[in-house]
Amino acid sequence: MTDPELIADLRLLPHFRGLPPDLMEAIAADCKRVRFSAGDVIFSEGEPPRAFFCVRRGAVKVYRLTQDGHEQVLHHLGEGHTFAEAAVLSMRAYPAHAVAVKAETELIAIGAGRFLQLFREEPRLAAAMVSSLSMWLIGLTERIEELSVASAAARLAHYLLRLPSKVEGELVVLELPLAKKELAAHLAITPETLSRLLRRWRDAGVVRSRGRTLEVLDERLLVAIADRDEPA
Amino acid sequence: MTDPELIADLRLLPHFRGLPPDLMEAIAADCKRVRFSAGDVIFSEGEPPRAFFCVRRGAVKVYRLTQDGHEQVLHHLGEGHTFAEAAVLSMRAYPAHAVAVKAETELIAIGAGRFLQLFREEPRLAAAMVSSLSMWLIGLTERIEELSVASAAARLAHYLLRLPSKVEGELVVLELPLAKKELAAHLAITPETLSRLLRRWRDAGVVRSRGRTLEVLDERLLVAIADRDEPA
DNA sequence: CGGTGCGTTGACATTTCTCAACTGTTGTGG
DNA sequence: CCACAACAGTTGAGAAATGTCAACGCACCG
Repeated sequence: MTDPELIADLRLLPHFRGLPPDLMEAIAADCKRVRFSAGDVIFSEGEPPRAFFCVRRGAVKVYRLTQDGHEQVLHHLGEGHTFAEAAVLSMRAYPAHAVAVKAETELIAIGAGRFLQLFREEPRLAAAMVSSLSMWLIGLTERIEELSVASAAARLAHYLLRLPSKVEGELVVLELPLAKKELAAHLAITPETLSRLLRRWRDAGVVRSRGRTLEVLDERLLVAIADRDEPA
Repeated sequence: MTDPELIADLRLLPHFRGLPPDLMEAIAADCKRVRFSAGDVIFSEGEPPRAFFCVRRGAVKVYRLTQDGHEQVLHHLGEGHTFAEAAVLSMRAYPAHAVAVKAETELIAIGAGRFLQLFREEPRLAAAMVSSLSMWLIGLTERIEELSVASAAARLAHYLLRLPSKVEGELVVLELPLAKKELAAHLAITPETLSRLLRRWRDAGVVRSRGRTLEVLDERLLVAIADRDEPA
């Protein structure tokens, strides 16, 4: 009755690792795949949380609207990421809006009702959820640390250094997961400043860049910029 | 055998609200009051988490050391606050240092071993812990939102407006919970900038201030500064 | 093929930081 | 109890970083 492929997908999540098959079956019974196009609303601020989500394909952004109508992005989520667990577990309204940002975005929705019931009955599930919330806490704390650094250059360098990267001989190759405009917002700087920083580093021979692909030529210098405050 | 007053204190925490007496007894058996003077180390980054804490009296700061030896404060915790739950629940090392910042600081230490055992057995405790982690998540998210706002004036106004305040007739009176120097660090600005902002607002008749006490004369203007970006 | 929006660049305005000096407060040892 | 050290807070002047506004190229999409 339940899609076995769905269960296999759910098993990949840290939330559900190592849970017995019958429990997985019960959870999966209230999960479903959902597809979105770019711009589609997944949930809105203030709604009661019907589910939390895992990104299977595509990407999602979570944001709030400030009083002057400006969009304040809180999180960008790519494949493998989960979100809105805290809303479901705390049984409060979703605290922000979520929309798909890529075409062909596919999520798994884990229904709140059944899940909460199982959560209350099954300590192992509780433990797994707690560790996923802890991961969120660690991630947010790092983000705060990053934002607290004064200089834009240091923030950008710090961000780049934490990005998943591929080492090719002498240089480190990495791919920006966000459009530059959105990366700028994430780092709390303007797109112009971001552009100029990359330009300066390119001129100084620290990086090479083409589109969203970056090659780090001088990693030590980048580290120095991230740690201290030296712009070039 | 177990201090009944300790149990009463523990009951005040959202983590333990509504738990049956025998369970409280079991938890309290591994809790103790601990006293610190200003500057005393509560735990250090990298240590295995022996306990998490509740601030009964005094204040605590949680910080990391950046590579250049600079102290990066992550949280300031006053009376009633709890911290390090995530470290205990995730069973990872403490991710930061914690020290007392006031003389006569008194904490309740909730021992990790017994607590984790009970956590695994008692779904109600698990649910309570999850909601406390969710509160942390909400708080950190707000902090990120705050730090993402471009202007220092907006950040400060935003901060002041969220502070617990007492309304006295026409004006709102509030007390800064942090030294100005530390408040500045919290907002990611320099103490000088903070001083000048308050000065400007005082001159403009937005606030009155003496030491750590602030009287907001024109709340609407402060709201406008926080929302938009207008410095005066 | 034309539009729409991202990314870049330039010139300029503004904010914020840095450095330095000075003041006031607090806590401590003589 | 006082003098003094140590440190938080304030203020000023100048430098540096960052934001704003505007123009333009370029890619992508219909």
